[in-house]
Amino acid sequence: MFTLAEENYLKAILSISLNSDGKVSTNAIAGEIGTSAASVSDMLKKLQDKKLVKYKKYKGVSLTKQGNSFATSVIRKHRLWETFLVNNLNFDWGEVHDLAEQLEHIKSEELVDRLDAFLDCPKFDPHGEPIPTKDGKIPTTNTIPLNKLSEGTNGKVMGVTLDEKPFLDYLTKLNISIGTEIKLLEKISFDQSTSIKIGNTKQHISNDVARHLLIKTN
Amino acid sequence: MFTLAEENYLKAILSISLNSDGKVSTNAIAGEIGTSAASVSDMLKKLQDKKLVKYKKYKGVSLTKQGNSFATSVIRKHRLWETFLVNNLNFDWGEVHDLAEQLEHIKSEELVDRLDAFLDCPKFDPHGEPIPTKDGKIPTTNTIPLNKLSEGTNGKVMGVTLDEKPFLDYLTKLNISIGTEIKLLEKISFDQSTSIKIGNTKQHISNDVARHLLIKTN
DNA sequence: CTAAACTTTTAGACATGTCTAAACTTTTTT
DNA sequence: AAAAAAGTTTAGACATGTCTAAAAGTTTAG
Repeated sequence: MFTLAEENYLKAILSISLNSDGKVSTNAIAGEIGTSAASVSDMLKKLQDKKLVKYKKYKGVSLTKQGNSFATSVIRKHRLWETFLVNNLNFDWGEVHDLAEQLEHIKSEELVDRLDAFLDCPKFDPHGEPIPTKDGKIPTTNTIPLNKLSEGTNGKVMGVTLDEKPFLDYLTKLNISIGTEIKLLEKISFDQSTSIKIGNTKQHISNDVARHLLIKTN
Repeated sequence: MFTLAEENYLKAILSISLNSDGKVSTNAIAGEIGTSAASVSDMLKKLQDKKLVKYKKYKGVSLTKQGNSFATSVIRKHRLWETFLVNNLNFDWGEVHDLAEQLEHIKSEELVDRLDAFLDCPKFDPHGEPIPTKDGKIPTTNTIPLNKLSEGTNGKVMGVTLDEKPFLDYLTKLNISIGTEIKLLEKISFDQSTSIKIGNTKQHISNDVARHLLIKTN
């Protein structure tokens, strides 16, 4: 059984390695968790001793099979709880992250399985992010981040890849949610910002927003 | 905000003081929590500093208004989660205690309120124990422990006052659950055991079982 | 290819909550 | 009202996970 801190480290390492490749750096983990690089170094040694990560001093870290499997299960729990909070307790999609961060650490295989069944085995959470199955498989989608689309393309928002309230509130303000139809009108090369059409209104959004919107082209 | 350990101490002190009166002893708390008397002493000093308990060395402890209010809210959360687990996730009433012990520490007023609404503001949990309201009021019942009934009395099981799997499994084996009609046939003065009628079968149970069964007489 | 900049690790400290052993109070027994 | 037993507290230690400051390793720029 793992401590809360260990679970958070494993989850952070998995999150980072999904959005990059190769070894994960100490600093990246410190940034993700909001702690110092020194603390990360200490913890990596402990995780190494427990065979959860492969770690070479100064060379970064990667998850072992066991570490990956556990981290995936934490993400599964997180996304199932978010689904419950939005679908059943009527929370807004921007309000559930912090709660799910707590709930994901509840220790019980049985609970997760029953929650999954109660929710009808959802494949995606309220942010459109895939929910790993019990055996660790992650549903795939043929979606592309909005910033990689070419001008003139039409598509539908299938998910977001950032679960932070300010971002989600901003999307709500722009009238963007899962399922929204979008057309990419123009890309500005200077700052990679883009003009898009949502319904009948034109909006201009930064690259930071665009890259976190997953689009399925029509 | 309180730490997990503090929350458990406050809850333990409330539990003990509900089943006895006067000050709560260090040893009683140690027994309830499963720790040493020394650890309890240490913690009582900290809770005293935070104005959550009134504590005089060697003289036992009692909750302040603030401490009582918080401990009650933990019990509220515990019982609401047990209700959810049994009603919605189809857990058996003997399986939910340990899970609720974890879930009761999730920090969010909003979550509890929404869970309460989702469950239709239940007054009693799956064990028939009263669920404190948001403002700390505890629903009352006119029930009596089975061991206090006189011979020949008929009644209905309204609740149990012990939330432990072996006990609950035993009740299930005896065909006793919330709502079961019971008649007290005979009390043996030697060991305070009792003969009871459940449906058409006669059973003999110990005082330890009888005192944890709350009965509403017909 | 060396110096500066950046990243990472070590060293030493601290807070929390736990423990055991020993000392101290209180209660019970005789 | 001692003496014995029971209950409680203190002292000192330890594990976990965190921090800052300083040292050491790695990268990058000129």
